[in-house]
Amino acid sequence: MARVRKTVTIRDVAEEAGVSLQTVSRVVNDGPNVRPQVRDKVRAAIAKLGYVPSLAAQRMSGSRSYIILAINDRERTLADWRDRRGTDWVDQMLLGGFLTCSQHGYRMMVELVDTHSDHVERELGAALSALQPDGVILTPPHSENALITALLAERGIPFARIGSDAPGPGIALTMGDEGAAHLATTRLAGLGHRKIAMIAGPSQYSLSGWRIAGWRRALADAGLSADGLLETGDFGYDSGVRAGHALLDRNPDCTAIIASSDQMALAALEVARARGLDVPRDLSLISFDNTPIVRFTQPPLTAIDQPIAETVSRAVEHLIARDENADQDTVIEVAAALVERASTARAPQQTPAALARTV
Amino acid sequence: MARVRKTVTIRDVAEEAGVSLQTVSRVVNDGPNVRPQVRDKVRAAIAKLGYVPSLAAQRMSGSRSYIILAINDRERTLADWRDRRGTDWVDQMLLGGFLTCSQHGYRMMVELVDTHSDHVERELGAALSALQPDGVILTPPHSENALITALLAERGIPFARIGSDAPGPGIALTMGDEGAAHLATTRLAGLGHRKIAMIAGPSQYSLSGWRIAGWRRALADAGLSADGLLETGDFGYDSGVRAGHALLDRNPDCTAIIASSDQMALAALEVARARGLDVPRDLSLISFDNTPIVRFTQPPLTAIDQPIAETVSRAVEHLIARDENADQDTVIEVAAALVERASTARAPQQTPAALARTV
DNA sequence: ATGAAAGCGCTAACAG
DNA sequence: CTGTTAGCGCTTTCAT
Repeated sequence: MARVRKTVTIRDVAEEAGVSLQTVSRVVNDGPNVRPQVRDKVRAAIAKLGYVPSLAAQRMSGSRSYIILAINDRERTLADWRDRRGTDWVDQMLLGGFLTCSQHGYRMMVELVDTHSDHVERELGAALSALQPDGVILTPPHSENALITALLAERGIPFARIGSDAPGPGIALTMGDEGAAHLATTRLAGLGHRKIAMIAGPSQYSLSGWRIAGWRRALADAGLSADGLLETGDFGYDSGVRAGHALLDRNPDCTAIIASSDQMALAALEVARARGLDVPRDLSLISFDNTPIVRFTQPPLTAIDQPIAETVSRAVEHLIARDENADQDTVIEVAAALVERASTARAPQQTPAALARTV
Repeated sequence: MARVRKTVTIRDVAEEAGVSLQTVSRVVNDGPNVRPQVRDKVRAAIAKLGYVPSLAAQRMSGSRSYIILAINDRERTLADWRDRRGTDWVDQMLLGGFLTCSQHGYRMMVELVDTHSDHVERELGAALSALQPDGVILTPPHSENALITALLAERGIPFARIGSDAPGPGIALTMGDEGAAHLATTRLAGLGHRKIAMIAGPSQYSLSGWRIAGWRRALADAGLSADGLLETGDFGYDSGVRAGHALLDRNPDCTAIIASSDQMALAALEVARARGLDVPRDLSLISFDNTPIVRFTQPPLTAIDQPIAETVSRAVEHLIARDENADQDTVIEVAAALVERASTARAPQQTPAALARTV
């Protein structure tokens, strides 16, 4: 009875509308030189038959692939997923990416690529050859990996670098890390804190440096010292524990800590607890990321919210528009915001000794 | 100087190896009828040139597309992402899907499809036409949407139904919801609880019913009554608040609640707090999902962990193996586990009156 | 403004 | 065992 459902091709539409293949193609791609009357007829045929162009065929004929490829760090992403750390970077990326892509008839695909591996080029090259994306989105720490950016540039594939402000090929986007750190630090200074420490991320990430810079600038603005108040972690929990202890060992009078990731902030919270310090009474805490879990910690964490979805969305838009013409050295900045919760409070009353010291 | 980098095609490899296109194709696809000697020569050429087949071209020539498409509920997924509820279903799906796909040279793509929309068929049909996936993974509540399963069956696309045990086309997989609910309930009964309530999910989801069934069976096993102890929510927080209050209003002596989602469990926790009930001293709580946030609530929640990654992985494997031959009525079950945390404890001492009642 | 022809990179179906 | 011949569905030329 029911015949085998054959795929509806452009040929079927052409036949139905009584025009040539080419005309249908023109209509589908909003091409010029089609009389409105013919256009409508073709549109009707498309609707009637439920025709949708095959991505593969479109790609084959040398046109666009309608695919944007987002590259993430394989090791870190898999670890986050397996340990169920609650990191929702990928989710936010998909939120921004999917929606914006679909608005333009594009699809987003995700690829996990090793950072440390010496065969990054092979891995990425294979993905590029197989998928032939129209654009690539690089996330830290890949954004400034010279092997990767060179490969992309060489192949002539437009790409966006999230978390990079370096000049060179590709669209650079940041989430205003320097400003965000400055904002957080200034807020703490405004609460009367004088010893504001920072647990920074690894230097491999440019944004780690920007955050340190913002912190230093805010400290300087407030006439405060940064001496001995900087520790570096790797964004992970364990490194946060180490950094937290080191910081508090060295600065018993430290009353505020900014951590460059939620995991390190969680660690700092635990360190404080272990040392009998109450957050926020004795110690204020601000984290970066604002992943879902920080709303549930005790106390809920004040955090810098990274506008990941919005940033990825912007990246996609530029990629699709093929903004190669855009200034090579322009950096797009989508500013982060501070979300105040219960981990920050006025600095504790200073002891007379401490007061004397600050004079 | 540097010529424009042309894509390496099968033709280049054939030339390099001094064989025909078809032979290269055979080698690439592990086809038969190739002398080891020739095979090695071709392999060498492939390695030398860094050849990777174009997905689009492979698809075009009528063979496989090497794409598995995972379909998720659009509205719910976007809301989860936007509100940053910490739901990591998609992440777990990607974890299982990406890894298993890549082991077989496949890619996983994700598509968000509306449930309520009357144009589900158009939406999904468009995705299928554009992508022409070799297999589709349906997640609840799409898994038992007749419009969707019929469309897939009609187009002859292999698909997996996660969270469905109905017979019919497509591979059915469940995460042992009945057993999981039974396990949770039995555990609570073992802790001395006599009034164990359940906040179920919406009936639109088969798994909601399974969980109720498991709860009922365990109650019966323990000689307990289910009367007035069942409320239904929609998996969301607000519905959990309503259900929690209704439950406790009606059953002041209720000492344990099983919630069919983390969000509803969170709500129940808040309801308990609002009523001056201590968890777990006065009320024990077990949730379904075990998303990252439940480790950070006060107290951390005992939860049923859904093996999403593993289930998706299994689905992918069957899809790729084209297990159409597999028993149409076989249901693959990947059992969930109970993760004990601090929201469960022995039932509170019963009052003499209560004791008398149970006699 | 429209149509015809050529070909994208690959594999299925045949030949040898 | 290996090579040749057709296309897959679409978009480019290039004609008309």
